[in-house]
Amino acid sequence: MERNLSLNLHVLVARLDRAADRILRAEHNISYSRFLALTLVGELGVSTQRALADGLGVTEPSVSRMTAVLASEGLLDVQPDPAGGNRRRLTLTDQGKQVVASLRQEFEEKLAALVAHSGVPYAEFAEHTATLLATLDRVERESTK
Amino acid sequence: MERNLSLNLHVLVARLDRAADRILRAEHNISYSRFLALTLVGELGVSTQRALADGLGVTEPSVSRMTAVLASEGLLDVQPDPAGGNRRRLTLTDQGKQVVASLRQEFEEKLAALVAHSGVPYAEFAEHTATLLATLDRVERESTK
DNA sequence: TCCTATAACTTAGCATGCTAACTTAGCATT
DNA sequence: AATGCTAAGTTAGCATGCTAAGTTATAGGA
Repeated sequence: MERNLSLNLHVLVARLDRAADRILRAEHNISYSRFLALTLVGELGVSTQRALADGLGVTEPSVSRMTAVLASEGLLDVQPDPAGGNRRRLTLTDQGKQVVASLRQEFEEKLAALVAHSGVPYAEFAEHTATLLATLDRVERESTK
Repeated sequence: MERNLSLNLHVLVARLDRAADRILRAEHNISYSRFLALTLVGELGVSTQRALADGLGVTEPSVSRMTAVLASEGLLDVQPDPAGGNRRRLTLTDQGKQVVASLRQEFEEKLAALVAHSGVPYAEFAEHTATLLATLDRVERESTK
């Protein structure tokens, strides 16, 4: 059997994540997971832990711990949602905003460079990836309801 | 900022991995990581821990622990390489072979069904993924040497 | 022959996934 | 107003990633 799509996708992302992690740890003293969480809150307007879990593709308990850590490091502000309900309202602190702003496009550009170097058409691959994610999302949502 | 390729790829794989893990745990009582390790040894002929780490996109310490666990569960045979050197020769036990054989194409087929359902052309996406992985591999190898 | 270099592997300890089970806050029905 | 439903969040404990540092086995040169 040859290496198949599921294995290749898994390994590609594992290696990209590790590369990103090393750069972030060395240059900015933050992990890639934490950086992604801050980016979703700061750039994509995610404002509850439940939404952050969905956006990151992880479970609520993972996010619960992550937000606690980010808050204790002074990067994220976690407050009861003033609109009520058992929710937290997530916002970046000034320090958190600085981190996100300084790294804003760094990884996307590095990845774009890799893609260009490989000869794979960026726009098409990005669209395929987004489509697959949306489809998976829909399928999972339908099977739960 | 919109969701970008690096985030979408990361999240797509996180969700695929979790889905795979749940199926395997429920139906076969094994984690996806362990299953991938067994598959590489059994189907792709990987025979040392170092090669397994490369094949999985993880580090040697991760594999060292994984092989110990798989050996203790009776799925993998880990022996000093008779050809010498500080190496282990990895082979599947009969039980390990059974696991791999029974699951051989299950995930690839489920993923193929998802891809078909999404309308993304499978062959092209698979080729792009393989190309990106090969390119990343080359780039990393060059920067180390 | 002995010394050193190198590659493979291991150990220790931390970070961050997960599941299962529990708690909390508001809402809706009566 | 009391009851119970639902969604969001938390806690406990385990699995598996990582880095840093140490160990082991062979090979190659002095």
